[in-house]
Amino acid sequence: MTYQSLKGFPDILPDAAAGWRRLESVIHELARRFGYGEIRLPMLESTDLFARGVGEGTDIVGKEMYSFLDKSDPPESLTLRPELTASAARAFVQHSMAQAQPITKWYYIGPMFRYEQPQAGRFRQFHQFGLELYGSPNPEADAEVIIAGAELLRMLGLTNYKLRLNSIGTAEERAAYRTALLEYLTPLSGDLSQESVRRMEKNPLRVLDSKKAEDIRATADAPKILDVLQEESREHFERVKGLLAASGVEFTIDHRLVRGLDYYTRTAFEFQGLDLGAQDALGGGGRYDMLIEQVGGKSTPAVGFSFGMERLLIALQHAGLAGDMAPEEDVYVIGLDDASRAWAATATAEFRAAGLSAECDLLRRSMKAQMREANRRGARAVVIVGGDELAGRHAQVKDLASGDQKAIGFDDLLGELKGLLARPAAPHTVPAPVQPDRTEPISES
RNA sequence: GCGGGUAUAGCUCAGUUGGUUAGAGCGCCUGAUUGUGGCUCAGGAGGUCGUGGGUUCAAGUCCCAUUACUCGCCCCA
Repeated sequence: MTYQSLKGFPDILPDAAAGWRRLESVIHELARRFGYGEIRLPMLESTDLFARGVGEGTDIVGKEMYSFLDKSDPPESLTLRPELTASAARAFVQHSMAQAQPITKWYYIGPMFRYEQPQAGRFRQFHQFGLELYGSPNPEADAEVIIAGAELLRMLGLTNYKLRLNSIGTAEERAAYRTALLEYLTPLSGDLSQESVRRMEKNPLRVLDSKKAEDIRATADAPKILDVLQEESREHFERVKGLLAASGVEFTIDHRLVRGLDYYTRTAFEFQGLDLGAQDALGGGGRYDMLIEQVGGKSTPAVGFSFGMERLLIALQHAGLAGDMAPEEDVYVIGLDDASRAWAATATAEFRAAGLSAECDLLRRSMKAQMREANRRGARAVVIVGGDELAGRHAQVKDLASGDQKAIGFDDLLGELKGLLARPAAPHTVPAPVQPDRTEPISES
């Protein structure tokens, strides 16, 4: 009986982790440029927070949460966070951020949990990066967040995506639209897919979002939410579009874009990957002016987005930008006999303390095996010590790139290594000392 | 929750109409004269063929179940 990680809970091994770290460093850099501070929030929150924050009617709350009762008396229902906007809003209220400063800008990176069937680009434990901007009701804030999303993709080198943009209005406007849409859809329900008929009762706007051909056909002439927006929302949306255009961010207006979470108002957007599978949303977000109040704070406008990190990684792979990280090491220390091995171990520790990446053999293997290992690890230099060297208090230092080797006294070793590492690797990396007896058929006269 | 596909060595995969000790490439280990890597060559280790039943003289191969993975539906990042 062997154990296996849970379905949808993948391990990330060092080779893959390298890609994650690259992505994370781009994210931190983006956040630095845009002035967002990192928040690290708990994995667990009260189930009620998500129920109220994300929305009772959403699938996330309805069927995808990892919820359980804890050991307290009476037991409390807790939930592994399925997203972070609600938690961040909770933290914003709890720490009275609105009193401390007029604008708060936060970002987060971390695992989220949703009980779903795993498939391409979707896991039960997955990772999101998100921004939250609290305090501004103005279109400049919407634009800043969207531009940050576009900038992230630009920094990563991703171009194969499109930005879809829509406004879903205020709560009142959406309620009005909802009845208008229902009026249009009800006589057509015979033409709709079964799912959409079901959706009509729960959340009619989602019918627009359907991928099914019959639904798309049936809704072709449906009223558009943009047409029912009041002057203020319309103006807001126009300003957002203008600001994006001025920043050179390309987008397409998509009146079918409806976000699945209850807390969104007005601006909604999604960065859609073009060569991903069915799970093609790289990231998405929008404005959520009602959420802070909903989780018990003073009414505060906010905008944000979140990106799926697994999906960004998949997109990078598709674009050939994954780039495997070649193992790179400064120095490998080789000892030939017992005494030399002991020396190698302490020397390795010294080199490490001096800031070099150093490695030595832990298996008491032959010199040949140690050389092979050094090469495999991508070591720049190798330090070799045997009985003679130990007696003479010096070591052979070999530049693995050029093949040059010389004896260096123990006291000068560190300096020699640092000097060697500071020089660029010799351009002719593979000198191939074999086949010296090659005849020269060309240049002879 | 519902459908399709897949499951053989660490990895990627072959495995003929069921028939003897299950293969390849890569990777790993060891050698190719005394203490020197990459290339090449030669050896070697490693698999109860996902698991459990069944059919058969005989199952990696056929049937059933189950689990995992995978791709979709739903929904989302």
